[in-house]
Amino acid sequence: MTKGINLKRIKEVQMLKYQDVAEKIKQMIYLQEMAKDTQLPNIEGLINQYQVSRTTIIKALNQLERHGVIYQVQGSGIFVRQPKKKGYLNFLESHGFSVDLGDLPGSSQVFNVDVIQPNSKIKDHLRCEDDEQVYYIKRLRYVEGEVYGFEQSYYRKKLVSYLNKEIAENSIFSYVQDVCKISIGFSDKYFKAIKLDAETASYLGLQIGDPALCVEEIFYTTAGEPFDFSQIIYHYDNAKFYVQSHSK
Amino acid sequence: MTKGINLKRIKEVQMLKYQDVAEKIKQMIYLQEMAKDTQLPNIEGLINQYQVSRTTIIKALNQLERHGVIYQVQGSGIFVRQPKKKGYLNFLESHGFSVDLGDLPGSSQVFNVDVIQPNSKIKDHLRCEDDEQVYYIKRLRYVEGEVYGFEQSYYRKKLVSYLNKEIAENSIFSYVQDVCKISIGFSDKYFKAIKLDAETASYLGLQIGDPALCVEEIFYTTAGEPFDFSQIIYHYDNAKFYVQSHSK
DNA sequence: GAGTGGTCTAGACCACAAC
DNA sequence: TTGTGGTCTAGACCACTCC
Repeated sequence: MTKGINLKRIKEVQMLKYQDVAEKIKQMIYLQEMAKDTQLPNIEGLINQYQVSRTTIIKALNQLERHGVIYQVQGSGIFVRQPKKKGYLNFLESHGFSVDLGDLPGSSQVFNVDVIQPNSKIKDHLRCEDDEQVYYIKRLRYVEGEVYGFEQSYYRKKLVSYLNKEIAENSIFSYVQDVCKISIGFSDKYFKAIKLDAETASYLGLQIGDPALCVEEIFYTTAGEPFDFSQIIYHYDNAKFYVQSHSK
Repeated sequence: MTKGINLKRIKEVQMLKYQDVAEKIKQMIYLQEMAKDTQLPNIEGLINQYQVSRTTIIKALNQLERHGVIYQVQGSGIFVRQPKKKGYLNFLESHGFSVDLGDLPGSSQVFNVDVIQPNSKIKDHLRCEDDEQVYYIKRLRYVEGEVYGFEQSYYRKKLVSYLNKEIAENSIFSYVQDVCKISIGFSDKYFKAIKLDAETASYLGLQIGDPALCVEEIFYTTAGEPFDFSQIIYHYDNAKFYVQSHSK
């Protein structure tokens, strides 16, 4: 739903050729259900097909390569990389940046949406002014009906001036982009395995001392201002992630 | 040591302008210890400074942006992103792809280097032929003297024809690149939190049931052939990671 | 409006792979 | 040798920010 709005917005505002071409090539791969290692038309062919310059095609291909959709072999050709691994979440796109998480149905149980004075850790991460306030949201997140994480997030009121339970039950990020007109630039994520404490264990339906993946993330606007700090404790049995990287 | 050889090799074989420029800009930032959000010269300035075309500068800047070194704000300028977070390992560069992990001293205790017939899981991940053999390496990895992970890796003998304990005590990846002339293209990583079993717990000096981060990774050559499958169980207290991503 | 980053183009030339 | 991806250039024009 929110995704539909978002795509539309992008198309109306701007339609960069290389993004357009990248999207079309991706669709070609997925709609035709091409097997991995299937060879795509060569660059010359793609130039004719999409009527853009060589450079634009290459830019689109490089983006697809970085996103794990294809791989290019100099002197040889362009190939399909692999089908999406089921049951695993794309770690890099697990909050913002999503082109299409799409397939998995997610939901949230919201416990509170409060305006508070941040403690020093949060203040530091969000680079808050001394008297600045932040929204504090606590929620349980589900994927396909299974609990997969307990999240505590902080949004700078200065940048996200309003939030409520309903918004938090859906996608805060879509709201932040579409309504607050904040454009998301980049993020830092820190993570490690931990032992669950009593409170979090009860939220996740697990035992004290059970393992969990703890992820702290800071999201920045395109202008380089931090606007969101979140800590998510993931259920060790339900939450699995993947990352695809590329040397280029 | 191995890093020195590697850099030299790159310089002798090829010296792409945009990589060169990216490296120089990075050096400028680190050597001058620029604080985060410090503004860099504008593109026109960089063009004059490095005497390359606008496109080449932009390509270098985009690479640095993707690697988390800088961020660019349209209409405003180019800024330093952040100092490296100490004590955390770059998750994406934690095996191959490293430009400079550099600072932290690591070592390995090797238990065995054997040639074996892979089981079906390994065979599948590495896309082995029916009768193909693989090297099986089991080692404990240390960072700054602390145990940080227990690793079991499998290399296709077809691609990595020889391995021994000495190589495994240093960097297998440097050896694979420099001696076997395999160029690393991309990788898939899958990870989640787990409970330690008895064997792994004893290797890591922990208790059964303690938490751990379990990462499985497959590395591919630039030609798209898988050559290494590894499973690493990380010590939950010693191993911490970070990932920087970018929406572009 | 001036300054700054971002896209797009056409085309020359290079590097690698497969035959 | 031929085909294929990759780099690099000069320059036009667009989009955004800040004064």
